[in-house]
Amino acid sequence: MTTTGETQTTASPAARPAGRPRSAKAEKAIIDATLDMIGEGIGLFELSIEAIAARAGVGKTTIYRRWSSKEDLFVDAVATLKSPFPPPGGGSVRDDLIACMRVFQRDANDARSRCVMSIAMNEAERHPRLVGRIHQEAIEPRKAAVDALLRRGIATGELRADLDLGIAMATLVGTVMWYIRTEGDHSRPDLAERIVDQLLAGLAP
Amino acid sequence: MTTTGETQTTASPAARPAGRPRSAKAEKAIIDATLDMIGEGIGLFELSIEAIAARAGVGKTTIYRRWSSKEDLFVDAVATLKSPFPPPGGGSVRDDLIACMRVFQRDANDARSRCVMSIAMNEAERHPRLVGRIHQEAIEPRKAAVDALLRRGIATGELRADLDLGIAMATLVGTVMWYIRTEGDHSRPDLAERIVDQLLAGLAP
DNA sequence: CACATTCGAAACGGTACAGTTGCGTATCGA
DNA sequence: TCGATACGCAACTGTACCGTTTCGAATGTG
Repeated sequence: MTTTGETQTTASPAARPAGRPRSAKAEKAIIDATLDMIGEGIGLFELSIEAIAARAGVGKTTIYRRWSSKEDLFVDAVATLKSPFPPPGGGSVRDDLIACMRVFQRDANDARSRCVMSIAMNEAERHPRLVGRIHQEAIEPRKAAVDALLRRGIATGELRADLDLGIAMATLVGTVMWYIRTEGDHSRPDLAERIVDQLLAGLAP
Repeated sequence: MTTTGETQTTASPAARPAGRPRSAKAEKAIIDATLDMIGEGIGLFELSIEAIAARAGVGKTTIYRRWSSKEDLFVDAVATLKSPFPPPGGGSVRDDLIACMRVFQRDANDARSRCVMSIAMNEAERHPRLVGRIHQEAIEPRKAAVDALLRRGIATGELRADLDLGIAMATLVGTVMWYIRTEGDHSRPDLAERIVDQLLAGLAP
């Protein structure tokens, strides 16, 4: 396909600025190319606008017309990473924890999410707006959910009352992340369950 | 100081190639500059030979005479990161685990170590030799030590016999790493102890 | 149709760095 | 002292990318 018309079905008829509308398809191609290359581990610095334009099949002009800097583009790109977090389920705290861990396991196995997390951890000083967006978009919601889950467990007596919440949080998330980063997961289907059960029961007999 | 003589005390007198010997001081300055900049989070790609030469106070020639590529330099640089790992101590498994965690805590609080770990986790495909060296130099020895410790704990009955070693390893290391990366540590002196005790006892009552 | 705006493509000047070479000096062994 | 090698420094060519501009074609509105 060379050219097929596409528009951005503007709802308000008055806001139409006249002239050829911007191509939503080009915008999507740019953001997809950006996330793809980030997912391949291409550092933020070495990821050039020209490479993005080439991969997306658009001209550099089309990028610069929308974003004035590389970081602006990244911020918008990571904002499209929706954060489907299911765990409100009303089961036991153990079951909900396992559900959370399964989400983390899936994310940790996805190259794109992994690289975004890596950016969040390593580029905070050099790209504060981008990292802030990642926190707001992906990290904080998950953190809040696990925190609420832990508090509920303490309230119901399923978790010990003297739990250090910060350490418990790091234990759950850090174990999944570290395991997959070092062992490689191999998509163990029982991983989340085993981790939660082993942590609940404790390492000692 | 402009110039002060220094030599590389060659033991074997026959192997001396004649001519001015290479400056050990320059070599150290180059490697220090490299590790310093890596420790500041300057990605491998954007870390230029010219910047290293400028920071080390040497000419580019002096670098190219020793290393033919950037990766060769990095490999030698990380190889100088000694891995002081103390934990052979003959106390209880709990005490030895705490000693290990303290080492991990110290490392995770060191920007240089943190960035090297980040390289090991993210650049495996693009810099296999470098990452291999990091594994061999820093990761495997620690991993083996913790593994031996866990096995000893199982043998002595201090740890439950049905422990999943891979998960237990990830739990210990991942918790420290994740905690410090997200909470920032603030050099909590009791962190290692609290983590080990909470993990041994379990999250459930 | 005229008009406005966007599109992809190409070219441009400017900057940064790679990797090499030459220069004058410094430091070794013989 | 002489030859060999290393040193820091500067200059050089070549490449890659930046951010901008120009161009002809495409695509919308009125």
